[in-house]
Amino acid sequence: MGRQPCCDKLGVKKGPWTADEDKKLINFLFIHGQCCWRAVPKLAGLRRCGKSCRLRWTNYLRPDLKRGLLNEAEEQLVIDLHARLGNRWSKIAARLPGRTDNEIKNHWNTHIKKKLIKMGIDPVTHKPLNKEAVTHETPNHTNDHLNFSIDHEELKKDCDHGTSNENSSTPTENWPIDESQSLEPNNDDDPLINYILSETFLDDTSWEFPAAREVYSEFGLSSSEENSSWLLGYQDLGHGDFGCFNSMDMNELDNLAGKH
DNA sequence: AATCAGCTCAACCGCCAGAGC
DNA sequence: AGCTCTGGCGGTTGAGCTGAT
Repeated sequence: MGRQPCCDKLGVKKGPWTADEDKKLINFLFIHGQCCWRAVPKLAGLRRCGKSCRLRWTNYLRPDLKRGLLNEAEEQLVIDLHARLGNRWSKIAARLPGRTDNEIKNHWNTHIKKKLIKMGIDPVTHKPLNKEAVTHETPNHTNDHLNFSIDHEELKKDCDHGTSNENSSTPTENWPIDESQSLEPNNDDDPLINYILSETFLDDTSWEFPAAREVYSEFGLSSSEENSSWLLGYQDLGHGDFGCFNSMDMNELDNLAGKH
């Protein structure tokens, strides 16, 4: 017996989301919180696959999302994390508040990958592509704007500890696939990296905006929603004035949306 | 102004793991 | 134990945008 498709393919809309669809989804999630995604499109009156709704929410509509390009610090962190975790974008994204796995994946593929290659660094292994490329293109790593702070050989050693296999043909084979190991704070000199890589970072709510926790918990959402990016997200829909959300009922929300 | 090439990123697809029955 | 369902993940695609010619 074959597996059922995640949704009825007939009558399911694809492609870019409209402002109206976004509004419906937001309204629904505000009222009911995140529940069974499969049921969301039906209940919210959307002709979309539940999966598509989840994706739209997590990658675009979620209030705690940052917008815009990754800054240098974030970019550096992504590189460091990628060296440890490989293409596990969701794990990497978990360490960058307000960023999605999709966003990081895209940024990696469009920006970082090219930068690394240009620098003579293999974006997969994080090792020099070849000695000549490095010496010709990046005679001094510290000169490039990314300002690598991590010795990749050191990183590899960190990640290899306990599982070393010197006969491995490719560097990645031994690389940190056991994240419980690799993500624990280690002997890195950089305390910031250590902190961000630690589990406690994710539990630390100090970067959140506590003002609206009660409001959002009421809707079953995470407490980090009160963020200017949320307004940006709504500005995308034409809802620039969203600061009054605390006291706004859904009719008012509809009115605001109607201005779009 | 028109065309083309390259780039960006939202969205889709297929697969997998875990939970529940 | 085995099956189904659901959520989540990573890879890929393609429409739209931008800059170069």
